Parts: sequence; structure tokens; C-alpha cells
Amino acid sequence: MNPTITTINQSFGWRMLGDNPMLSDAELALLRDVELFDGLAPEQAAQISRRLVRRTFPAGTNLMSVEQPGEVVYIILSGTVKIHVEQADGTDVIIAMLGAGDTVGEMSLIDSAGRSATVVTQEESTLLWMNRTAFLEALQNAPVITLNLVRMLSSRLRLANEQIQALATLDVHGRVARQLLAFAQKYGHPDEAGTVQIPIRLTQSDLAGLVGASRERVNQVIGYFKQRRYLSVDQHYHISLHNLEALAKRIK
Amino acid sequence: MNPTITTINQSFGWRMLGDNPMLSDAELALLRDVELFDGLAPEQAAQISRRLVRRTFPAGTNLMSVEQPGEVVYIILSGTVKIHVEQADGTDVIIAMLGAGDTVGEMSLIDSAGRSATVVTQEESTLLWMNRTAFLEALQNAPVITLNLVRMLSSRLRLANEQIQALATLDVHGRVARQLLAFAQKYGHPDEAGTVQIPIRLTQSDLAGLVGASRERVNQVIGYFKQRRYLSVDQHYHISLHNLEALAKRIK
DNA sequence: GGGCAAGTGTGAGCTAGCTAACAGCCGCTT
DNA sequence: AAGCGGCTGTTAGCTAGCTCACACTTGCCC
Repeated sequence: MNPTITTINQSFGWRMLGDNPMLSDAELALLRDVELFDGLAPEQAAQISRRLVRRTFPAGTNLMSVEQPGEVVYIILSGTVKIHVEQADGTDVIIAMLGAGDTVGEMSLIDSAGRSATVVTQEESTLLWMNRTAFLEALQNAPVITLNLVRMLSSRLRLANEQIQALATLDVHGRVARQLLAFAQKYGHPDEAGTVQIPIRLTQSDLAGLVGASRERVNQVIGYFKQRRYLSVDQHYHISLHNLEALAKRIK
Repeated sequence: MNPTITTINQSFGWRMLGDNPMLSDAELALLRDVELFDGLAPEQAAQISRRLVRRTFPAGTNLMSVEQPGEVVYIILSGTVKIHVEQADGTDVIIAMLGAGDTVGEMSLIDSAGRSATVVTQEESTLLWMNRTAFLEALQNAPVITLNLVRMLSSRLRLANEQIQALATLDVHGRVARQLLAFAQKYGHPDEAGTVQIPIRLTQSDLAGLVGASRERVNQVIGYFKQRRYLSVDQHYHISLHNLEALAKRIK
């Protein structure tokens, strides 16, 4: 995605031994895939990388209680994070599931409207974070970042609009199919046989929260898709899609 | 919203006599309320205003067919514009209704993903427009604009997320109530008696498209609200809300 | 001023999906 | 190895909301 940033790794990696937990080479390599830093000049990248702190959280950590809401931007290096709103009856509405390369929390930094949603790690996850001032400085010093931000928000808004359209027009079969295809597109690794695995722990309740349906209904729908070999689920709740066309047909 | 930009009107208004249809004083005053130009320095504002063209369209104009999609940014001075996707069965899903001060089309300029939605004027509407290069130059020359853009996208995304949550959890009563309150908040003028009028032509089909329900169901819900004097509708399809608390209660 | 297009109002009948209630099952923890 | 928390699977019964169908009003265009 961004060739220039690979140089952090070579030119500046060792510098971070000082005041930060050092990022491993593998982790620095992942920085290349962080959309927010795409196209950054090496010097700027270096400066920013010095203000990034790495931290690994166990599954189920509520990131909002780790730091003050609206004070930190997280960048996901590995793992998955669920952004959701809890309902009175204990069910969740899931706004988004984000994975490696995604950025969390920049919205509250910008408009400082309080966060209404909860952010929880789904698996053990390694994140980088940056405090408010570092982030705002970065925006100041590197206009590319602001542009990247605009692009990211713009594409999230597009996805949100698609989601709205899906909720307004599709039945539960269609909504589940659409959601799975969206994940496959964003995070999936297609294998030789045309199967795409979604490397996110996804329970049926999660899916229900994502598509705005009851857990029971989602169970039936998943059963239906499994029976037809459109998909399969492994013991760690990772879903593999075997027949993308068939699923796509449900979206109309 | 932005006091500095008022100076366009005094210092530069006359200059536009040259190659552009001149903007009236009243229209220039409206520029103050354009979020995109908030906080712009007078010189920059002047430069930009020279690249803006004003145009008035009758109700029902499809703006996508006036200009190439993805080539123009519109700024709404007066009137309302509906962004929607047409379904196979002739019904609409309405993504957004935008009014004075709002900006249309910047997303496609940024990520140049094609426009999927249709944009239509609801009433006679006066818009300013700016072509792709003028817009990109403005972003280059005035970083404030990029920041404003980030802020705008961020708040639209927030609204979209609220909409998703509403679709996933509320029944049609709740969704209609929420939608009306959102409009009241954004465009409403409260009067002495605590009534808020929504200055947008809103048919029941429009509402149905906005909340993802059938026209018939919306009819019933509106009837219910009318009966209880929560709202009333005038002959031009303008809805007035008389009991905000009662409506808010439906949102839970 | 007659007719048509666009919108509201209403009812009958049907169904997708909800709620509630349990019965497995699997894998961690002690 | 026993027990428990978390997740899947399934069913019965109910209802909100959909579809279809049609009558009524209003404003607008020719």
C-alpha cells in the first residue's frame, strides 16, 4: 500500500529503543498497511513512530476504560475490535468490527462529541496508540494524514450507507449474506479452491447484532447456508465462504 | 458560524460581475453558514468565491444528469435535495435529505468511487457549484477546508451510525419519531409555542424511504401521531412537531 | 374545466421474524 | 472429573408490518 514507509523499519527502527517499547520488525512491516500513514515521507514517519506506543491486550478488554474516551487514537496491528452499543435487554447493536490496519477513536478526537459506543477486543490484540496532542500535531505537520483521514471517513461513510440500505431493504438471509461478503472482501484470504476464510471470531450473536436480527433467526439462516455448502464454521468461530456467487444472489 | 467570510460580500462581491453570475448580497450572506468554508481567511474566501457558479434548478431536477458524476461539488444555498437509491419495485431508499449550508458530491471527488445514488432537488433550489480542479485546489491552498471536511464527514458518519442503530432496534413508530426529531434538530425553527416546523417537503413515501418501512405503515403511524396532536402536516407537506417529548419517548 | 398525476387513507390476508423456553455441546477452570 | 459459562440448535405461538387492492382528495396542466 505504501512503499515509502517501509524505510521506518530500516532507518529508524533502532531509535525507538529509547523511550518506547521497541516495535518488532514484523510489526513495523505492518505499519505499511496502516491507511492513516499511507504516503508519509520517511522523516515524518520516523517522527510519528516515536510517539506511538505498542500494547497488547487480552481478549475482552474494554478499550474505553483503558484510556479516557476521546483522548487516544488506536491503530490495530493484529487482532479484532468490536464497536458496539449495548441494549437494555442485553443484546448488542454492532456498529463495526475493525481489524489490522484500521484506526479507532479518531472521530471523537476530531469533533470531541463524546463516544457513545463501547470498544472491546475480540481476541488478544496488539494495538499502537497515540495521544491527542501527538495526533493533532501529526495532522498539522503532515497534511497527507489529513487527506488519508478524509479518505478513510469517506469510505466508512459509504459502507455505513450500504448498511443502511441493506437494513432497509433486505431480509435476514440477505443481510447475513451481505455482511459475510463484506467481511470476506475486507479481511478474507481466498485459497486455491475459491474458499474465503474470514479471520475474525464471529459468533451468531455477533452476526445478529451486525445485521439487526435475533440470534435465533441468524442461527436458522446460518444453518440454511451451511446445509447448502455456501459456508462452514470452524471450532473457533471462523467462517469460511465456499460459494460467493450463491451468497451474492441473496443481496439481489 | 463564520464571521470572517462576511467580508466577501463587501470586498469582493463586485468583482464577480466579470465571468460569473453575481451572487446577491443575501446569497453571499448564506455563505457564512456553509460549514465547508467555516474559518476561511478573507483572501482565500475571495479566491474561492470567484470559482463558484450559482445556479437555480426547478423541483425534481436530477443533479447527476446535469454534470458528470464525480466532477462537481454542490453547495446548497436554498432548497432541499434528496439523495436516494431507487429499488427495482419503484420504491426509494433515502440515504439523506440535505438543506441549506450542506455540501453534496465531495465524497465522490475524494475517493472517486462512482456515485451509486441519485440526487434530486425536492423544491426549486439554488446551488453553488465548483468543479473538481477548483475543489482540489481549494483543499490544497486552504488546509482549513480539509479540516472542515473531516469534521463534516465525521458528523455524517455519526448520524449514519445512529440511523443504523435505529433501523436495527426500533419499530416503525420509533423510527419515524426519530427521523422527525432529527430533521427538527437540523432544520427546524421553533416558534413561541414550542412547535417546531420542518421546512422540507416530506411526503409519506419519503418518510417510508427514510425509515425503511412501507408507505402504508408510515401512513398509519403518522395518523396515530396526528390523532394525539404530536404533530400536524400542512398542505405543502411540511410537518410541524407539537410534542417533542412524546415523540422522544418512542425512541426509548 | 376536465382529466390526470401525485398523494393520502383504509382494510383484508399473509408471513417473516420475534419471543420464550429448553436441550445439547464443547472447552475451560478448579 | 466435575461443573459451569458460553455458544449452538430447535420448536411453538404470536404479532408487527408487509403486500395487494381500491376509494378519495387535491392540485396542476392542457
